[in-house]
Amino acid sequence: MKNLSESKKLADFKVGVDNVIFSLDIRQNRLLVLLIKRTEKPFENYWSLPGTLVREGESLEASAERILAEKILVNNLYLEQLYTFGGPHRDPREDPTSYGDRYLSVSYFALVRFEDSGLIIRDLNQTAWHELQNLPALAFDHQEILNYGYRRLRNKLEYSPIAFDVLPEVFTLADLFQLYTIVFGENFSDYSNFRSRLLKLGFLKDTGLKITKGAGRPASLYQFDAKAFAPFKDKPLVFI
Amino acid sequence: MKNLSESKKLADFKVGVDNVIFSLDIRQNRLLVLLIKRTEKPFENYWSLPGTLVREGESLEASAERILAEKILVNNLYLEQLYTFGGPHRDPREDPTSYGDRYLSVSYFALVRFEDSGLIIRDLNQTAWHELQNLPALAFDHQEILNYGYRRLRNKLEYSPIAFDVLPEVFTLADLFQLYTIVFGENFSDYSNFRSRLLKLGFLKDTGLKITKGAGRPASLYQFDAKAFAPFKDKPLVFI
DNA sequence: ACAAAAGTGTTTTTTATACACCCATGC
DNA sequence: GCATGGGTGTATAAAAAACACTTTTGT
Repeated sequence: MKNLSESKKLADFKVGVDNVIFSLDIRQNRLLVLLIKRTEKPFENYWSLPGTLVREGESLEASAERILAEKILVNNLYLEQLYTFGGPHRDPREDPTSYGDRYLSVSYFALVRFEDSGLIIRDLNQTAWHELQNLPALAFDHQEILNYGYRRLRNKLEYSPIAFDVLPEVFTLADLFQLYTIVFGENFSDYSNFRSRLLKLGFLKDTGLKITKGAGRPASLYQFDAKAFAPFKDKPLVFI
Repeated sequence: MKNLSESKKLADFKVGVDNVIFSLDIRQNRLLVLLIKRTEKPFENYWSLPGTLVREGESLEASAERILAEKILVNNLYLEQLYTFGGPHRDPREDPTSYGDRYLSVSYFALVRFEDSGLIIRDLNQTAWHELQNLPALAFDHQEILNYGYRRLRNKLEYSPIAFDVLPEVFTLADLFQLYTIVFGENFSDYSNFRSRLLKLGFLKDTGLKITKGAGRPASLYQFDAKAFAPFKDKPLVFI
């Protein structure tokens, strides 16, 4: 940033934050995104990413957290900045002739625990989880932002332990495998190889507890050990 | 983004773009960053990342390109968005009591070809390449932005063919190896394994030409074949 | 007893790592 | 002819991939 003695006029910005909030419903095999139905023009009645304008004294991340807190009751989540979309003419409210305000959107990516994230239904049918496979047309350039978020989701799952931010405290290896399968598709990996690879790495601690789900042998419950994971930070491809 | 009927006041933003511009000087084994000496308060006489405020009708990326064009004459480069820094109080010009304008900085990451990037010296000693190993104190939060850019540089080099945006049209495998060595340090890999791995992948085309540098056997000149690289997009760890 | 789900082991193929060695040139 | 940098090959270790098989439960 620098002070300017330039001739050309500077753009005036309204800065907003838009969230791509994913949730993995392991029981029902669904990857979900949280969408809000718009009640005003432009794009009235279109679905959109939940967003807000940034307030005085509020950091961008605090703004993203506020959006989450207003829409869902969630305790366990992963949140990080995604990308900033700020080209001219991305919002029809900008007057194309008079060069009025520009709308800049800093997008954030979030992954929340599904079982643990009750919707705050202020207005019925206005806030809803949508399956990624079956999305309505989105307002503004939100589909582009969402695509960006989906790419980030897959990258993060490959390289970072964000799955454990969103799984219960204890979980079975089948749960973990299931989570990865939802995002990366069937046969993204052989289950038994997935097992032995992860267990050999040593950051999944067997709690000794077992859980029985209907028929079949009871599954061991594991716990993520953040300390034991530390050496794998910045190392490529631990999970897949 | 949504229209608001909220009680709290919104922040007003000035939006700037700051560039982390890297250059790899293979001949002299140096990784360089372009810095600008500030001539005004605050942080007068501190070095800073080159930046600008966004103009009317100008996209963020166009803004980043304009910074580059104003500082250096360069034809070959890689450019992408890095991160957005927008918390309150990151610029001392913000009045902490009155909640005046906030300074939001969208940072961009660039890698340029060193031999090909003459500095536009408008004001002597105000624009200069600095060795990453030996940096002065930077203005604002620019050291943090730079750290972010350095991380991105290493990531990109590992996973993407950005080295070829910045190498000459034809180059030797020693040049390529040298480039990676500057960023990842001595013995980041065995040279002969690096050779055979990359050649086996098949996206480096032998031009048949040779080059002699002083004593020793002449080296083959290779060319990057973008089409042959396509299958490796999104595949992890092609280069290291 | 048998289906279902969890968990183990084995075999084969591929890739990584560490070197030793040969080749072509300038001086 | 020998130092210098370029280039090839090989032997070993490690990891990935495929898949057969055993264990423990509910019904």
